[in-house]
Formats: sequence, structure tokens, C-alpha cells
Amino acid sequence: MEKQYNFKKSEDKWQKFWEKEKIYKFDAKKKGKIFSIDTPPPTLSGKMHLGHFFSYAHQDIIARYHRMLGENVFYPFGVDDNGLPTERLVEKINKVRLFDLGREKFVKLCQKTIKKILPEFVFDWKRMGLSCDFSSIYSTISPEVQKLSQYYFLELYKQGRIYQKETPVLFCPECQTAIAQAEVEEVEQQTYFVDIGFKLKGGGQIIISTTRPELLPSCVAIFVHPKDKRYKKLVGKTAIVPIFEQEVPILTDDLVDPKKGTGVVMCCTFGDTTDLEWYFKYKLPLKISITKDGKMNKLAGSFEGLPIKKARKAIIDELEKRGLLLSKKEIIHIVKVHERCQTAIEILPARQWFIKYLDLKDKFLVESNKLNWYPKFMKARLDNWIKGLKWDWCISRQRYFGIPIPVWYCKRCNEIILPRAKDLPVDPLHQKPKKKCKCGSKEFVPEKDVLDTWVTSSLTPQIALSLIKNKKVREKMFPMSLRPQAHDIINFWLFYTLARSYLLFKKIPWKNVMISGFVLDPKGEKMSKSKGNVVEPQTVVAKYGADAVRYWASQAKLGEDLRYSEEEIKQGKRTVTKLWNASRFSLMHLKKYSPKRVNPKELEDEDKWILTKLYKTVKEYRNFMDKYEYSKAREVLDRFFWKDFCDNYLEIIKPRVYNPESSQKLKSAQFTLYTSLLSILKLYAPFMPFIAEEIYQMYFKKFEEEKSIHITLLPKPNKKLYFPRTAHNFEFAIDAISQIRKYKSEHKLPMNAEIEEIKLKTKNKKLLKKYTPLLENVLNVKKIK
RNA sequence: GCGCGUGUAACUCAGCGGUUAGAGUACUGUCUUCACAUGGCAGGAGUCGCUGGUUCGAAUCCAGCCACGCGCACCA
Repeated sequence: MEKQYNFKKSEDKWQKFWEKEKIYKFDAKKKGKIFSIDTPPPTLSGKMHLGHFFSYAHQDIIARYHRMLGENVFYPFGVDDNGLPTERLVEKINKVRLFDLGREKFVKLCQKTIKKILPEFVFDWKRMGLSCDFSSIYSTISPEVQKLSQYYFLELYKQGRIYQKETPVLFCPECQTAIAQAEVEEVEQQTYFVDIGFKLKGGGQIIISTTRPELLPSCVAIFVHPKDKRYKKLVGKTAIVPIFEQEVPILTDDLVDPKKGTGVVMCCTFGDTTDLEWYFKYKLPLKISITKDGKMNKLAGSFEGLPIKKARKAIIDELEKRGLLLSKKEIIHIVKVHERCQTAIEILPARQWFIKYLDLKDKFLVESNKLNWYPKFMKARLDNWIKGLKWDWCISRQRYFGIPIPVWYCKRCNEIILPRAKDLPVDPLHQKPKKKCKCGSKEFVPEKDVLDTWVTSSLTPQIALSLIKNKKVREKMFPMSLRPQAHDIINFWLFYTLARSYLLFKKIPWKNVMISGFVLDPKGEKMSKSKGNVVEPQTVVAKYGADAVRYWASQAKLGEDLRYSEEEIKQGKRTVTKLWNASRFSLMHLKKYSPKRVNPKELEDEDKWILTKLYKTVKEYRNFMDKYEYSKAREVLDRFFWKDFCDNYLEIIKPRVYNPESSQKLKSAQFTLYTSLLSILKLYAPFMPFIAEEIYQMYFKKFEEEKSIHITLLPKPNKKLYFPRTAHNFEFAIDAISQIRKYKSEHKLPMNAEIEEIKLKTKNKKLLKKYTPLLENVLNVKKIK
């Protein structure tokens, strides 16, 4: 055994070994309990980031634990490579713009780019030691998944849960597509809060406050609070919008805040959701002055063609010129933006497809309650989100690279034509319906929109299970055992999957949910490129090894954020080194040993002591792991390994293994060494799979049959090797050792220094007498009093 | 505004009703020792956010307050 452990060589070797030997391949024929995981398919982005490493490490620890309990673990892997995020990545990599390139060319470019970057992208997940079955990786843009996604679209359509409607929707002028409520994010932005004078018909003036003067052409009404005495006389009168000259009524509504600005609001179609509400409530006219690509339209007169922000400035200037700008304050306010591109969202009317689910909020809450949440408090996030839902799910996107909405329209009678299930997947742009329309027409207009990525991502349980050919097994595996994910997409992925599963199957998609936190920088701030505080997992893995980085990741409890700490990664590396060295020592003395049964009664006291500690450790470890508290399981294990096993046990047995008094005593030590070291390796295996495998292969494999430590069974608390009374008594010896070490330390002596005589404080003379020979031997003391 | 979480050693956190509050890191001292100096041994270090209550007993339970973080909503 070499003096130093080479993690680079070792990690590379075992990663390839696992893949080649299909150690993690799911075998549907295998009997026993199945543990199935709805692995998050990472969104195809340039590279794995540290947050990925973090949460995938958590899942993997749980997956490996269940595998070592002897369960049949189904841990698939997929990549989410369709829709808007992929489009944006392809735009970035190739420095092109989707709308410039046109649909055909852009889709081809997407496919080409994905093919090129996918293997490298997936490699990082293999490199971190993830125990997924990488032999079949699903892709959400693949024909198989398209078929599945379109199939369930048709199912929901038939149920009457999918509808199409021309209605105001959340719209991103940058991406030029409708988006869903979940995709809205809020950011602080600087802007101007201005007061504008409106002339009243028949004389007088009313002053409104707004941050969006460019929407003056869209103004359809003015609102004040019904109890606001200042404006009571003006209610019911008509005002004239400056510059654009349209006449608008002055109305009242409770939503107006009299304290804000002048207490007078203009209602535009549409500045925000309040405008939308008023538009419906008071049946106001529709006046749209913004185009889908974020510019002013004809209604804006001479401002036509200006982008929104420029128009805002131009109109402010114009108002000022006319003396109608009564005040202008610079403020920071919160703006709703599209989470993918940070562009301010508009509300625009458009024909879109929706999944109807607002009527099911209560049902979803019941479903949420059926899940086992780890940690429990994350449930509140989902419930909070469900309660706050205001829009049905808008699922159509006016983009190119996604799964097509499988629909045609009859050119003559406008009838919606659906494909047959057996013809899926279809691309309406390139294919035609197999039958003519009821009206007899053979001419069709294809639906151009594609599905929101989440429509497909919400089917990951079905997609993952579709990898299993055996139908009986597949059906038995739903609901799946576990959904692991981070908390940032509770509103998205978790909610949508739950909703979808309820709509389609009236079932929860999984029994358990584990939610990881976030990675922060060492100061506790979010990592972002603009701050320059991003740490790349690839770099740290190359420097310290995947085991060490996994060690760092495993110290955070579920749901809790973790700061990046190079110190903690070093601590992981130290643990790897310590395992290596403790094994070097142990294996040195196990050279001529082959595992045999031992009569537990014939074991030495110190052996009984460490085995009892092991018993307790295994028990606690399993208890924690069963509750997904891997960080506490590791803590228990760390303490046992460092303190009990290395610092005490190995030191205590040194005289015995170097100069054995009898073969019986040596065998007792060897049996105990073998048992405890193998247990330690197995217990560390879920956390640090590479070093555990390395040492297992080096020695234990030849006795233990399984070709990898990761498919062996985890130790169970073994009552036959549990000696609470002896162990309790032996604590006396441990305490005595500590006292003598302290004496040596205080007298600046080396730990192996010989001492003529020492006095110990103790009440228990019996135990002193019993352990005196051992203590003298271990500590090199001639006489103990 | 609603909801969730967190305040314990210089730092990161454990303890969540019962001896003198723990660990790791960092710091200080010390030991080359035959698995490991990426190590061992030892040491200093804390009004357990604040205020009240329950209790024989509170870091731990309850109430209120303060601070920080997060989610949701509002934001003309």
C-alpha cells in the first residue's frame, strides 16, 4: 500500500469502473423493495455549478444509503434540454439571435449545439461520484419524451382541462413570449415617480401620480379612493389625457391608496395587475399602446416605434415642455421581471393555451399534505404558493425550440384538430392531420407555439419510469419513492409535477420530498457572475478531489443554506487521508489474516469496547439516515472514527499487534480491526464513495464477494458484538489514558516517553488493578499507583 | 402586510426540560512517535439575541419584543 493516496488516479479509476461494471444499473427483475428517485434533470447550461454539486451530493448520499440497505435503487439521469433556457444558451454560445436566424435554422443549430456540449456537461455529474444509472440518459427534447409530453397534453385536453383563450397574459417583450406566474421575479430598479396634470372637461385639473407615463395613450380611467374627501366632488366627471387627448371617467375603488402620491391613479391597459382587475371589474375599453417586442405602437402617435424606456423619457420631456409635469421624483421601486432575462414584464392580450387549475387549489393543498417533507417546514412554501395562485397555467410559448403543441386548425371552419395518439410525436408545422376536418376541408393551419418547458418537466416521473420496459414493474413504481430538489424551484417543478399528477392520475407523484438549500459565498452572499464570487466545482474537485467536496456538501442539513468554505473541504481531504493511513496501519496487521468466526466471549476488553462503540454508532447513523439527516449521521461517524477508533483504539492495540503475547490475543485484535474498519468504510461509502471503494478493492473485496463496496450491505447493529458492561468499565481505562497523556503533555514529554511512576486519581481500585498491565503497556509507564 | 426559518466560543454549527453548555475550524503551547506533522496531546475562549412567564429546575417550553435571511402578496 502506497504511502500517499492519489485521489486523482483513484477517483478517475473508480468512476470508470462503476460505469463499465454497471454497478448502479437498475435491474427490474431483482426482487425486494424498490427505492425510486425522480432525479432532477439539470437544465442544459454551460457547466455544472456549485449549487448543483451541493444538492446532487445530498441526493446521492441518500441513494447510496438505500442501495446499501439492500433496496433495489432506481436512480435515473436526464437532461432538460428543451425550451427557453436551451434557446438562450444556444444564442449565447453561437452568438446569434433566434428571431434573426429564423425557425428552421435555429432549431437545427440547437440540435447541433446540444449534441456537441451534452457529453461534457454530463461528465461533471459522473465525476462527482453520482450513483445514477448513466447507461440510459433521457433528454426532454428527444422524440420519446416529445411523444409522452404530447400524449399527456391530449389527455388533459380530452378532460377539458386545457383551453385556449384570447386574454391579457404576462408577456416578456425580450423573449417575445407569454410566460407563467412562476416565471415572474422581482427586482429593484431606479425610476421616476411623476405627477401629471389632467385637465377636466368643463374646467379644472386633477393630478395623477405614475411611474409609467409612457402608458398615457393606454389610459382608460382615473381612480380615487371612495372615502377621499379631496376628490369627492370630482368623481363622475371626465378628464382629458394630456398629449393624447382621450376623455376618461373619474371612478372610485378601494384598491387606491390615498397616501400614495396624489392619491389619484390612472388606469391603463395594462400597467399592472390592478389595471387588469379594474379592466374586468368596470368593463373598461382596451387600449394597447405597446407591441410584443416592447415598442410603442400607432396609438402612441409621434412616439410610435420607441422602445418603452425611451418613450417614457420622451413623454416626460414632452409633458415638461407643456408645463404638465408637476413633480418628478427619483425612486427605487420593485419591478416584475422575467426570471430568464430580467426584462420588465408587460401585460398584453394574446391568444394562449392554458391548463385550468385555479379551481383545484384546495385539492393541491390536500396533495401537498400527503407528502413526507424533509425538512418539514418546506411544505409551507408550496402551500403558500398554491394559496397565492392567480392565473391558470399559461403553457404556450411563442418560441422555436420546444415541444410543439400538437394542434391544427381547420382553415375553413376553425375547428381544432388533434392528432391520434399513435401518430405522436407530431410537429404541426411539418406534418398534416391524417384525416380531413368534419366540415370536409383538407386545409389546415398549424399551431406554431411550443409548450412551456415545465409542461414537460412536470412529467419527469412518467419520463423516468418510461425507461423501464416491464410494464408491471413500472406501474408498481408509481408513486415514486423520492423527489430530491433544491428550494428555488418549489413553485415550479415541485408544484407543477404535483398538479400534473393530480390532474392526470389523482395520485401524488412521490411519497417523499427532500429539499436542499443553497450555496452561498464565504460571506453568506449569493454567488453571481456580476459579483465575481463564483466558485466552480470543477476547480475544487480537481484541487481536493470529489470526496472532499462531497464531505463539505454533506455538512449542511436539508433545506439549509451553506457557505462555501475551503477549510471544510480541506477537512474532507484530511478525513480521506486519515482513512488511508488508518487503513495502512490496519491492513499491515491483517496481512496474514482471513476472516473467521470468533467467540465473542474470548475478545479482549478493549476490543469489546470499540465494538460496542461501533454498535452504537451504526445504530445512530441508521436512525439519522432514515430521517434524511445525513449531516448528523456523518457527525456520529466522524467522532467514532477519529476519536474512538484512531486516537484510542489503534493506540491501545499497538503493543498487542506489534508484539503479540499470544495468537489468541492477536486474533482478537485482528477480528476487531477487520470488523470495525470494514464498517467504517461502508458507513463512509455514501459520503466519500471513491476512497471507500479504493480500500475495499485493495483488501476486503477478496473476502466479501461483492465486486463493489457500494452494493454491499451496510453493517447492522450486531447484538452479539455489544458489551455494554465491559465497555462501561473500560471507560475507566480511557479516562486513565487521558490523565496520563495530560501529564506527559504538561511535562512536555513525547507520548511514548517512559515514566517511572505515576499517581492516578480514582475511587475504583478494582478497575485500576484490572487495567494496570494494559495501561503500563500502552503508555510506557513502569508503575501506576 | 402574510408566512417560514435563524440568532449559542473569533468563525461554522451541534445540543431543544435535568450534573460544571459541546464539536470542528481558527488561536496558543507542546511532542518527530515504529498508520498519519494532511498527525498526536493539551490549553485559553461563551450573561446560549432581549424581556417576562411556566417549572423544584430553562439555551431548551410559552408569550412579547429586537435583529438577520428567505418565500408570497402589495407597490399607480
